[in-house]
Amino acid sequence: MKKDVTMKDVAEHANVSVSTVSRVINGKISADTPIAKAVLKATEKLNYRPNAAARFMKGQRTGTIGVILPDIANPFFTGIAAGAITRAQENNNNIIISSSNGSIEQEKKSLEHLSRSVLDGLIYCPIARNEVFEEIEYFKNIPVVISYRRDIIPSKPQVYVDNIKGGYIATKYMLRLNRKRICFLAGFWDPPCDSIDMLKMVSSPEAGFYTTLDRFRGYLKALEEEGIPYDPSLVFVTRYSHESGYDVAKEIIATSIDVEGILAPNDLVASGVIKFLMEQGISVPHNISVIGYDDSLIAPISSPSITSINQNSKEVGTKSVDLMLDLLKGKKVKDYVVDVSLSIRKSTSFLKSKN
Amino acid sequence: MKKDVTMKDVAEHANVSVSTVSRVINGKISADTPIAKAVLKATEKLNYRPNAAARFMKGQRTGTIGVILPDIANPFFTGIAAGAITRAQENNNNIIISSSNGSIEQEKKSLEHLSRSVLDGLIYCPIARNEVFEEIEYFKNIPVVISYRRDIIPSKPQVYVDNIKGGYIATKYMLRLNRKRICFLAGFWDPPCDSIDMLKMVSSPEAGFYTTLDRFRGYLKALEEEGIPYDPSLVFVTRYSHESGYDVAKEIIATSIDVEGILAPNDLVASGVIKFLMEQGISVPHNISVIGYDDSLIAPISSPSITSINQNSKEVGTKSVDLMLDLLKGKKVKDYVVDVSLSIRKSTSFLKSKN
DNA sequence: TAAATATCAGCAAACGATTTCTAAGCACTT
DNA sequence: AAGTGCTTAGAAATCGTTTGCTGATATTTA
Repeated sequence: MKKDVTMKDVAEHANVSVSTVSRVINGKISADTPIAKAVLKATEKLNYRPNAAARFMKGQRTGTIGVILPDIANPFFTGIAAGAITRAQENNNNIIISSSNGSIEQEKKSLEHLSRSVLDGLIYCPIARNEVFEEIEYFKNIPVVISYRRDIIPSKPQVYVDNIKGGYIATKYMLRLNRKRICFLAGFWDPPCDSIDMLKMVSSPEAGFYTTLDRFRGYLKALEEEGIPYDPSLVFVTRYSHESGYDVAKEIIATSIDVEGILAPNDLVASGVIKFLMEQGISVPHNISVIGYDDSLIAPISSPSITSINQNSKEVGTKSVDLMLDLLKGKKVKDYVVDVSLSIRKSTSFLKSKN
Repeated sequence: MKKDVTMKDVAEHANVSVSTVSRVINGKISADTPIAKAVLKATEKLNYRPNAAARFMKGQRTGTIGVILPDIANPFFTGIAAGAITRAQENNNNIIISSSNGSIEQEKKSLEHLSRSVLDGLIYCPIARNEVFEEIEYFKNIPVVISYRRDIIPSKPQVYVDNIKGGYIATKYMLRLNRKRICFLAGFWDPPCDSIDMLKMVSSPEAGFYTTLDRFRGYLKALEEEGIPYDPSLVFVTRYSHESGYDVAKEIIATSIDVEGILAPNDLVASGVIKFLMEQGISVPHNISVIGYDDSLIAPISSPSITSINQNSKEVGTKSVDLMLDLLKGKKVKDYVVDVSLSIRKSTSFLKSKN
């Protein structure tokens, strides 16, 4: 097995010492001196690439930023990843991604692994609060940006989506369409139980970080502004899948409560809801309007196409890298809140007063 | 800034030498001896984590496998990634992912970057043949598995999808539905031109690696078996997006040739095709049947739901890691071909003989 | 009991880079 | 012409880990 070419090889080839080679490579000798030219020619010829591990050991930057995601199969998170990669590459940095495939145990393994790695900084999208993260010394020595969740790890800069506004503008839009009986589907990765007292969860500070709760806060705010009392029987718990949406729609119809609109926690759930309603001959948008979340690929493709909250997941990624690059330069940074918007399509329509 | 805790710290704390600590950690001293117990207790107490960079410098394994993907926003590739992560974690290895966001330039940068990193091995899903890869010494010193493409880098083990069979079974199924006039939509990341002489491309050996060409080979084989002559006017070039599908359907209808079935290069294109046809009042599946590719999330969600070729992208990922782990153990490995299957849904139906 | 062998922990040399230190070389001043 | 200051490049130390070597101790054998 042929060895990698090292600085020593370059030095011998250029008839200088290794220290000189190092200095040329790091730009401490201006490139137009004859000695630098000779060295650069040798690196070129031998196809020399510096060894990142050795550099890292001397406390140098490696140009590598780690990203930990909860689930690489989820388009929201791959959006973050794509944004991060784009921005990092624009700045000649590289991203390495570790995914925990939805499990907190795997997330801890990812943390353990990256803590032995050669990172300049870490962009961390945590599934949940996590003692492993807090006790790893390595992560106290490199800059960390928390993405996607807010207020989950204290004292770290964070980039998150304005989910309160998301819930708010979706609800507001429903109300503008004259739809007052609005189901709120509370999305959970792992539902704690079948029915939940959302009001209680919202007021308990410990639970402050669930994105679902933020959306619910927005929902409450919009109702309040219009003077509509909150009706707990309009809240249903769901997971984030198409099937889950189908099932919860069945459940809603089975209760035979009056429903004019449904807010889904993502587009997959929305499409499952729509599928069940259509099968039952309930027209979407005319009888019941549906709003999704994520504004993903499937929103424009479904029929009817789905009105959805756009979360700008790519922007979460790019902004996280921006913050990271600033931190690496030693600058102070501020939290960044990514704005949301409503993409209006065919799954929502004005409700004429019922006969 | 507090320093990371090193072996030296552990050694001092346990009153032994660093070499002893190293041996305990690497299991060269059995864990039940008193000295080992003392060392382990110290590592525990001090929260010691070995430094991967230092280990790597001594030629040790780091437990890290790199994966280079063309596009992290594409569900097919994130399927590969998810499979790879799952299998790697089962074996206490970790995956780091680098995505080139579809550009060959970025792919080269990813290669450059990972070639300075601390990998035990590389799983490489190349966009195209690539001189950078071949000239990096580092990749000659570590095991490499080529995924998703076949025969693009000689002499490396590979894991790829049986696209010939994919094209074949899709076409066969169309024929069984009595549909003989089958459009083949040739998917390209970056279409070389508007219309293409597929027969010429297939016979030119240089082009052997395009997945689209393999699917076309399967298409030809199925036609031939049924004695149906190949009609080049049934081939259309397309990209991989929903819009591209919509546009190509428009183009097909504009030519007013007789079409009974359409084979799309992925589900997005299929859904775009269906959208246009439905808008024109052309019934899918009755007038024209459509088969997609990928069997992705959107296939069951679309209406009508899309009959699609399932590529098992997760299996590409898991098998790639299996091969890699064998290579790391020094075993010989064989190429692995991932099987495909047809998921039948509502976008295809039997064609009654036309009046 | 003494000699031969096995076991084991510590010393020190790597691994490939960066960086401090050092000494040589040079131009200038007086 | 000797002393001063400055630049420059090489020698050597260093980062945290692994490992061959060594000498000391423990165990076995005659």
